[in-house]
Amino acid sequence: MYMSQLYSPTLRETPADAEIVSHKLMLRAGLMRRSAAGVYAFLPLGLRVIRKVEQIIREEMNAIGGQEVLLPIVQPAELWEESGRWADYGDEMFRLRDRQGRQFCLGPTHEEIITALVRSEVRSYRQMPLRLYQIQNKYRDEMRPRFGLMRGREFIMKDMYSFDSDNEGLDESYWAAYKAYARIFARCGVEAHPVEADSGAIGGDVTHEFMVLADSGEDLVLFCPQCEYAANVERAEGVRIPRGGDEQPHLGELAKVATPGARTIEQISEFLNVKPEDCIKTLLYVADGQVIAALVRGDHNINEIKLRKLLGCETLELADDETIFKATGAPVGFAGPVALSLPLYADYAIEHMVNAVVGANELDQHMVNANLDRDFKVKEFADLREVQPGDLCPRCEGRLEGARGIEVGQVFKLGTKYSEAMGATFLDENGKEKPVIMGCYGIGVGRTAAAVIEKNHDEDGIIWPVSVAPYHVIVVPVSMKDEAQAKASQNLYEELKAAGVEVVLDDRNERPGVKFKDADLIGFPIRVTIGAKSLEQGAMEIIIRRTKEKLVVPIEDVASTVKNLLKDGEIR
RNA sequence: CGGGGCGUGGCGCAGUUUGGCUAGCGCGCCUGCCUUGGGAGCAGGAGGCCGGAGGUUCAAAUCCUCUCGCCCCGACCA
Repeated sequence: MYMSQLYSPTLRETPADAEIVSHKLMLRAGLMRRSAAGVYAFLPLGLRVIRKVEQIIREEMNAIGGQEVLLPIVQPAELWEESGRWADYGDEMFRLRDRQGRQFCLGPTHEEIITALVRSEVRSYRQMPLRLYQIQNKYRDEMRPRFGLMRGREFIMKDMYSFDSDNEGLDESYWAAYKAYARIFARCGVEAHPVEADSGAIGGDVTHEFMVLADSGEDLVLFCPQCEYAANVERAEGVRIPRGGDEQPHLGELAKVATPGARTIEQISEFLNVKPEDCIKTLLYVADGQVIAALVRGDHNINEIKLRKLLGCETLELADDETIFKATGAPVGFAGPVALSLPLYADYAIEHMVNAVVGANELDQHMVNANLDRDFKVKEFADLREVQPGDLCPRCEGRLEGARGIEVGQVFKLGTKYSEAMGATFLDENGKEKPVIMGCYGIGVGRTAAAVIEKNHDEDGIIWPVSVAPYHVIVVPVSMKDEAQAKASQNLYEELKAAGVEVVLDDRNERPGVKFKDADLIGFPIRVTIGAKSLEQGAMEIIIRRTKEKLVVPIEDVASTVKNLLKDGEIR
């Protein structure tokens, strides 16, 4: 490809609406352009990167017996009504009507479609395992699209769905996908760490997310430096510490104290000169219409996912001011468990608290020396808090550390949620009808490309790993007007192309600085510079983008040297 | 959806508080000369219904009302 013809409009300045480095660089390097909030057009270089990521995924999916299909983006509402998700998905689903008024959505994911596809054809255990995957655009009307490809409303995703006749089969499918994911991300040039995760709205029990650690990541990951444990904060387990032995703590006398205007734990602990961990946070929730109270230690945050699971409720939201006033007799900020006639659910950490500070259910009043059982009774203890860095590891003696992560993939064991709801059944060896056991395995293609940039760039631009680079090599003559240079670079270009190297010739009549800056910005792994000085000595310069290392190589050896550098899919 | 901010040539911005405009600046773009090892220089030039609609005024980028779009923070999620 000739640079003079390549449509890759680079920008000297960063567009003001880009925040994180991958987004900035994708715009500046001319890989893509914004079309609407969370919707992007890919330009030639960006598309080449996307295609390369897809191809790596494709190869690894095929290697574990995956068969590629292409599924509809426009999906009929009826299928979603069968699974119950037409109602559940809410505003996040792009919905539309055809001219007859029939309802459709733009597929945010494809469980319904694939289950419908399989249920009419798969009738026997003999037809399984079956692993189907697709790579295509999906749509979610995110409340807040951001960070370029990290969180778009239109995004490219690979999803594989597995169908098995028993749990052992599902297990095999799951771990096959898990291992394939490790290979995929490694080939793309990023380290992705599998962490235990919450399964969210998709359903299912066992699930791992693959996280690329980066400060720009939207997820918080907790991991143990001493063992293998790693989990998303949504999932990370709090440790229940057994209550101490015989030692009888001194229980102070329950007393009301005035705390004018102190509504937050911070204000209260400051006002009363106690530590936040000596306070109890009393949070009122409305769960399926029922008001309940959840107690966590003052320095802890509640994890609503855990609370929701404990209650087994459909809807869960923080109570509004009016509800709180009705239930406690006080405005927000003064709720406490003492004499509160609501079901109380408490985090394990509450079990250990002695002489705690709590709200008095009265304006500008708190209580000190509140004690479990004596002053209030808890309906149920559970792991309800959001785990924090520094907390104990649930698997060993270690202390957890925190890091931010970009979720590039997730694997789920779905079980029979969709097959039961939608009637995807088969006959087993004994002629007994059973629901198919499913798994699903997603990778965000654009997000992976963005993560690659987050982890592979410097102040000059992108540093593509060879495996996903839009082109491998750019040949840059210092001056196109110098005939010797023009000819030598054209020759090298032809030679590399004939050898199967993906190469661009920067034939523009630009000053060298401009060409070098563009080459660095776009991030070609290798640049060959052809200038008058080295040509006279019968040599060219090979520059490694990542290291800035410069090799001066005799002209006749340049092509073979480049090929050698590229051999292993990564430059060493 | 709550909070904050921004819409002025392709990109980055000034001008808005205190109406006076023939709307500026840098980069990019076009033509010519010159130059060619890290975003050169000189000369000339093109390009803007100041997001949109109403209103106030002799006069609106600037003031008022409504609206659309975009970004950031938060709740949600891949």
